[in-house]
Amino acid sequence: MKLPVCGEEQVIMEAIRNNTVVVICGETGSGKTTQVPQFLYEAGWSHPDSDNPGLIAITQPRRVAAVSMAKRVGYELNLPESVVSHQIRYDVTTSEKTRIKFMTDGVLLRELSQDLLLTKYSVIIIDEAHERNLNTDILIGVVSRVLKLRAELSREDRAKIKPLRVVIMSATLRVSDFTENSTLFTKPPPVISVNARQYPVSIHFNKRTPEDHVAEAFKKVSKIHDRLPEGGILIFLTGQNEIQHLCKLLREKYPSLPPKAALEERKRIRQAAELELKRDAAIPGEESDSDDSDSDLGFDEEELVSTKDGKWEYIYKCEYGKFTYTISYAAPLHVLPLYSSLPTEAQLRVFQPPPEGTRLCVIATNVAETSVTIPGIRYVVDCGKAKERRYDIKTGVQSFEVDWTSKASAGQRAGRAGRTGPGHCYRLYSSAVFDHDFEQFSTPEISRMPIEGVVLNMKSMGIDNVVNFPFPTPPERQTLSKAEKLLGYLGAIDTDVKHITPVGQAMANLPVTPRFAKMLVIGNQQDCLPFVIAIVAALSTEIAKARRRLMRKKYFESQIKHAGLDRSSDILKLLNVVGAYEYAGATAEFCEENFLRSKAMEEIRKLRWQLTNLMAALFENVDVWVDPKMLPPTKRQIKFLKQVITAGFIDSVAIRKDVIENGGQGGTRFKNARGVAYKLMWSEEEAFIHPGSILYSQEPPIALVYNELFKGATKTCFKGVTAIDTKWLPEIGKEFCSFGRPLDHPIPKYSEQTKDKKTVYVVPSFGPKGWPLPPIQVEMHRKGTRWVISA
DNA sequence: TAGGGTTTT
Repeated sequence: MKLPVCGEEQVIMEAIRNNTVVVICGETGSGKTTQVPQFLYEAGWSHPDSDNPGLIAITQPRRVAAVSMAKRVGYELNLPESVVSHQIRYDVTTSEKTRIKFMTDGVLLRELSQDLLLTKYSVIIIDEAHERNLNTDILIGVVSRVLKLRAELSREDRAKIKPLRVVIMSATLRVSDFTENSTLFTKPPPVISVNARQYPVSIHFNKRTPEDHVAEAFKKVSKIHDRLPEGGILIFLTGQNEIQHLCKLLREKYPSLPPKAALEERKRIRQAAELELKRDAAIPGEESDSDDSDSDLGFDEEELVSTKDGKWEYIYKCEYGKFTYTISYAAPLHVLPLYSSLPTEAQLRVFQPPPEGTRLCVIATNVAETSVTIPGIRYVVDCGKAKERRYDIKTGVQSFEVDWTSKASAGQRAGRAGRTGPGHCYRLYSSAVFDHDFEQFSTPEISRMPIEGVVLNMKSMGIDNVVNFPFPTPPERQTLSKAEKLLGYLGAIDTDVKHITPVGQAMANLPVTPRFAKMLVIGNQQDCLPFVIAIVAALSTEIAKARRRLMRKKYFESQIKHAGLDRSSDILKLLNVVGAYEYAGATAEFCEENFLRSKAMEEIRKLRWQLTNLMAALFENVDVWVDPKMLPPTKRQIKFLKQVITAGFIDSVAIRKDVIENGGQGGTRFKNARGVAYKLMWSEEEAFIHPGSILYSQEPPIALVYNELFKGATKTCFKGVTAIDTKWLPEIGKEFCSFGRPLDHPIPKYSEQTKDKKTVYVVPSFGPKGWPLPPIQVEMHRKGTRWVISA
């Protein structure tokens, strides 16, 4: 079957020739991702002798897609991967011969900071723009500017610089944010719609919206399985727990394998029927072309027509004809969970055909909506909800909340039933809920997430006035100013003119969030950089594994083991985990025993290499290498590491409530952190050390920094806690500190020779709430008629 | 002793 997009080749190519920007809309299955690059290639784009000799770039939001699409296109064009290449964070196949390059959008963004004109490329195709990921959005904004620049330069000297073309591809028609945004594209680009190779999917709404969508899904799946013909079932739920629960229910009701006796009976029935048909077919006396293989006998096609009361009716076609038979057994269901934190092997099982005589039933989160396409799905059961990470910009408090998805999302989910044939989608909510409570589209990522990384990146590209940047959807002003403030605290930008500093420029070269980049930049002291790199690599990766209830005790033991030398930081615990993993030979067994995701540990490993090489390349005085047998840090190094961590999280300090209420000194004695409240810098709420923290079972520290702040069902908890010494704050967190008048006691000391210097004690106060800290000693000097604290 | 969707440089 010809791909729908092929019918539009002329229209598409003409549009690209005549416009600098073209938008192509086509749902999954239209073939746009694989075909449009080929159209361009075959029309001579990227050919060294053509007028557009630059590479054809196609960006993808996900690594797997970049790799697999490159393979696919290479295969279709019959070209090696040195010509149709891919580049993702840790894997490049480009060469001098490369003509088509698939890459993640993050890679292209990185390249932009090296070469703002993208001189290597003649066309940039941005795929999956409808997902509205942060990187994709930024890329569209930057590229719209590059277009103008390239056009201007090319007008000056066409021989030297060719104009750039941009193709934005979207699976939905929500493109007005791109097309009707005059700051983005002055002239609205043409939109070409391509039909999808999609079979019809009938949508069935529930009459009523149930309270418990898992129970409802169980009922619906049972009905489908008991009564409807063959075809895989895909169920969308919101999270791991729900998925595991429904898996259990369904596996209990429909054991995974058909009884052996039933399988044998089916075989017997089919063989007997085939023999009979063969005999009938042979009667006319025609030479039956006696083909050599008996294996061709039947197994041609079999369709499950209906199942009722445990009786399965099949239509079976073989080369001699077709016949119908029924057989009765408890219908088996091949139930598989699917979510991203599942190990790769478990994820791959959904691509295997289910065991003979069973029906595939995949219970999935949102991964199955975009990242993973499961073959053979005919029925979709959609609970209509999704778990979403929320982020409170003002307070920095994160939470996970289950809410209705969008209409666009529900459409994507339904579409999963129509990939191999006509399908059905059962929505476990009423059409009234769909009409009234569902947003048209999901919120773009840029409106939901902190953007300090994006802002720093822009500043490093020379885009100083971020407010004027042509975002497809601009971030909230507050989000932007929060990002700029944080960059200021980290010393990455000048706090007055908001211009990038040399430190900021160095940070922008590091592919981690600005906090972590700051830690790397200041971490090159006392031979600590390898530790800081390992810490940053671990913090950048989701490391822990979901654990079952039964395993709690063992999990806790493994945590304590990993705390190693120092029990006052969850982050130093991570360092120990990384060290122990490498020491044990980086094996999957080690991960299994220690409740770690081996995928994540491998990622950390690669990231350590990348960061180590980058640090060595970026800084002249840095001499680091990856040492698998990294020795544990010394006591002095541990103290330094904690100070580095403090610097990275300087806006995330919390101090015990009882200590603040007691004027910064003393406070109550506690056995452990249970119920011990902390005050936060940016919120009136109180927060607590999470029971999963290594610090929970100890006397809670007076002050701490945290990696994340999470709002749970009952309390707001810190995640990734490091106990700190309040004495460090005036030094590391200067911008948050102010000092009171010098104390009379202890008595100030004046310098001997000149009387314009003195050493005094002052009470520092920290943060936006002016928390009192214990007195510290500072040096003051005379400036005119006033005494000021020396830097 | 609370609990966690999905990406990426």
